[in-house]
Amino acid sequence: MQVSLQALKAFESAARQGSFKLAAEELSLTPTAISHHISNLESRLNVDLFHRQGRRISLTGTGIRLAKATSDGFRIIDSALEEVMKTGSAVRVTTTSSLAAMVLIPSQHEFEQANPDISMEISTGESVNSQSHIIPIRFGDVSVVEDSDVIRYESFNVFGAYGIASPSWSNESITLFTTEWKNKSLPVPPLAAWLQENGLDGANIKLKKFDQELFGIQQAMAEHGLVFCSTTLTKRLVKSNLLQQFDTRPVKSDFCYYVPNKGSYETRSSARFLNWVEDLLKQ
Amino acid sequence: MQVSLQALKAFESAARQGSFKLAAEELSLTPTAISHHISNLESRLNVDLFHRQGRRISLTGTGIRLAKATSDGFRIIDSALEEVMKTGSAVRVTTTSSLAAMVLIPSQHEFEQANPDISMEISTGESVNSQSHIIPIRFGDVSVVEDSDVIRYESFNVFGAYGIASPSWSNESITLFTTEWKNKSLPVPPLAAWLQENGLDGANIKLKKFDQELFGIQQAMAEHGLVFCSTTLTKRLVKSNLLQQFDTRPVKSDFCYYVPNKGSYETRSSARFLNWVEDLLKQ
DNA sequence: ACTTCTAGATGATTTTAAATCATCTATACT
DNA sequence: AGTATAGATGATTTAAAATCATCTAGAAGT
Repeated sequence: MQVSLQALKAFESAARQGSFKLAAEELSLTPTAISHHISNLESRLNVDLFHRQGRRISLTGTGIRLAKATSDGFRIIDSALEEVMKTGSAVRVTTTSSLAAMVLIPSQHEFEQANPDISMEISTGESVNSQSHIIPIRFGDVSVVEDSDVIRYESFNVFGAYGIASPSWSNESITLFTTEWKNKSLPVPPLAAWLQENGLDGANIKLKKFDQELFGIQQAMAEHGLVFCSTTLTKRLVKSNLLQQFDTRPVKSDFCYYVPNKGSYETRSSARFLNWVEDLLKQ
Repeated sequence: MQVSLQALKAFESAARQGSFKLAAEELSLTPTAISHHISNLESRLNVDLFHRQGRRISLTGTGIRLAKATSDGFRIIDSALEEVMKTGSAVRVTTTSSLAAMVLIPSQHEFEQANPDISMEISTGESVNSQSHIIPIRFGDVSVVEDSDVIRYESFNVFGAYGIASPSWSNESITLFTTEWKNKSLPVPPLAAWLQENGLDGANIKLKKFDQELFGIQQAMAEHGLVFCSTTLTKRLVKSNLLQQFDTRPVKSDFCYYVPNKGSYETRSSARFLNWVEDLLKQ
């Protein structure tokens, strides 16, 4: 190379700030280093870049032109670097309220403990969606999702608030919270299959529907009731004795959690997050 | 600084060429250096920039984004550097055909000998004019020019082809070549003042006019005739015995050579050229 | 399938560039 | 005038970057 890039960086800063001293501070160097860089630059280019009026300096015409280019050039590079650095040190996830509130947010700290160099940002809602480098975890119909994008095939079961007695399924009248998604193109929760799997007819079951699983689960906990919902969301609550399972058998569903174009997330932090979240949801 | 600019340069080249080996050649380094730079960059940014498939490499998504920014940024900087380097290593001058042909071009070699690091480009004609960093040397009316821009106040005299006898000014019929500039706002050559200064009435002098001094001078040499013209153009020819002076006295004129906004040429090569050309025209 | 060749990775060592220190000059400010 | 500040200059130290030697894996040729 003809001229040193560090010298150009020093020049850019000095030109922008009109002072070698300030440039030195900005770049964490001594003013001497800036002076050396700039005079080196001037002699290599064979032009004056600054007028020296004793201790006061000002750009020459050539200096002005070069300063414009170096500022523009470095600004482009620096802002890209900043962006890349962000993608390296943080992983941004957006997902459903239910998964966020019941699974991801409670485990956020654990992820950051295990990966101290990666910070994790979780968001919900549509607005943030589909910005590149934000990883969406969606809940959807298995039949319209690429197999390789799936991170969890969903099963359903009935759960109850901790401490309540196991209901006698055939005799008494039972209220069961369940979900009816706002998005009508989604399948309905596999309650019929679950009843069949467990040899019940469901005649004595009254349903109360919420538009997010989260609400049904919370309601069950609050009212010591029962909820028919996905097993992924409840696993943690069962483990921590806020919710309990009965002797019913879970059923598979047409639902899954998936990351669209999962294969395209190739940064180290994305890869580590995806492995981690798959382990988290597994089993 | 967070990341080394040289590493970015190495990355930029490798990304553009798709090969560490080629990048190494481009930057006159070993492939090892490129490899070190890029892995250093990757670990600092905490992202992968290249996929390594054995001996084949390809950019990751992040790599592509960064490569775009670095290419753009470095291209802007490099092209400005190239431009600045040109202004440092060459001086471009544009002037009248006469000054170019009779003074500047014959002395061009001498300037480049004295300033081996500066090359000199001479052009004539209007088209090239007023591009920044091209120095125009104009011929004009003293009264409309800033004093500080003048590099030579012009005098006029009569010159003859070398070897001819001194004319007897009062007795014989004399043909004198002179100039009538196309640009009518210029003064006329100070022939009347010259006649007065030399105590002549000019009744026996026939004038033949050219629109550039150059032509009158060449005609005089070709036809062993006489020419009334500026002393700057003829000095060199007199010194080399292609033209001769007589015992006539020169007269001052309203003409001068000047460089518009002379003070604004602040590059080293411009400054050296301007000093040199002023010395060249002086006396 | 086997060798050979090439691109790149890795770690130790050397070389070069860059930063600093000490000293000096000019000028702006009390 | 005297002091304080910004920058210049040259010698020295320090740290970064290049190289060398060695190794690995995939591609190409037989």
